[in-house]
Amino acid sequence: MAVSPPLCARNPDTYDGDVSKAPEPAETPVRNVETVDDVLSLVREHGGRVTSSRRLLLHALFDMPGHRSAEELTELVQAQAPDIHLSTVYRNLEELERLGVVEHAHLGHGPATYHLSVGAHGHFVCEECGAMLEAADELFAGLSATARDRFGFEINPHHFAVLGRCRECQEAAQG
Amino acid sequence: MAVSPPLCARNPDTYDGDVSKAPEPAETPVRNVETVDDVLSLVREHGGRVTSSRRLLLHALFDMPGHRSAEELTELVQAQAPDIHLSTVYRNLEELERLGVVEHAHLGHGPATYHLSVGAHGHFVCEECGAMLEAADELFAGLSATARDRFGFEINPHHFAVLGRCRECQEAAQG
DNA sequence: CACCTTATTGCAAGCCCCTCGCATCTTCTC
DNA sequence: GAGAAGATGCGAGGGGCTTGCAATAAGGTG
Repeated sequence: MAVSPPLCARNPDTYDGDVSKAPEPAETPVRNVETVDDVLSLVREHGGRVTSSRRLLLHALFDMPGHRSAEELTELVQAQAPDIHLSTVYRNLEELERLGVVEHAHLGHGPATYHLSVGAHGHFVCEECGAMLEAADELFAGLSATARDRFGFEINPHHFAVLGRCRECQEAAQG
Repeated sequence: MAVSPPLCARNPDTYDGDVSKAPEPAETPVRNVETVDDVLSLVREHGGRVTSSRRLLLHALFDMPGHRSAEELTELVQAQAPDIHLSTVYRNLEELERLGVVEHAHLGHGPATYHLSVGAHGHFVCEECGAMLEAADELFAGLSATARDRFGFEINPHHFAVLGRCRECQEAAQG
């Protein structure tokens, strides 16, 4: 029976799919990067160059914070410079993520959303209606401690949302 | 500036991407469905038909439990009946999910994994090496209570894994 | 069993979300 | 202002599903 190994082949407890997709996390602890120019300096320190697409992307991230997909960010950037390509935005987001300035989060089955690392937080997302609640890190303190005590596992509550049912959808289901 | 709305357009707190991708959850509370035949009866009760692809898929799920992608399940099924198509497997998984017999989980950026609902559990997955730990529901009791108290939000800890760093990768990073 | 209705399937095409190779620019340095 | 290296546009490609459609097969019915 020529069957490919299950996703947990290497080890019964391993997921073989890509897990992170994120570039290596910040090599250097991030200093005070509070403005577009701070980030551009950081980019240069790491051998990167200051380009207009980089600058425009950073403006989009700084000036209109929120949870935005790469495509939305591309549209914002293209409003200023129509030639900037989606793939360039992806590559720049990747670079910024490597520098620890940007993070992405998965809030559901749709595209990933990107945002500045500063002020990152966890999310509760309703499986039914998509309602999203932002969750301060302290809400995960208990789970964090449990995972650490039980498994030595350090959770990152920002990367994947916690799904479930929001109050409204529960009530709707009952009524 | 003709820019598409951000992913949280409907409402500042809403994620517009597909969230669940799962069919409606079980219409009927699942009775004792402990065997392939139990499930097939359930399928018939709901107007579905008993087909060989259905039966083979269920055997794959029952006989070789674990976390398997649709593609892996297809290979298992094809070992018995080579003509069964990937799309058929997806459609059957969807149907079984609607009946509450099967669930899928996202353990990282790779394909979703499918498994019987019975004995479903949460997961901690290492962003670095993919190590996966299965987490009993009780580990989420605290987070569950917090989310309920604070937001009236009922979490489903099974659907998306909690990512983070496993003990080994933390130690490797330090040493 | 023959017949009919409706569910299911195989196949191919398509879609979404990225990712990559490559030839062509830009930046930055000297 | 030249040269080296990084960045970009463009188009193709890939993984993971999803869908339309015509062909097939289940489960009644008589």
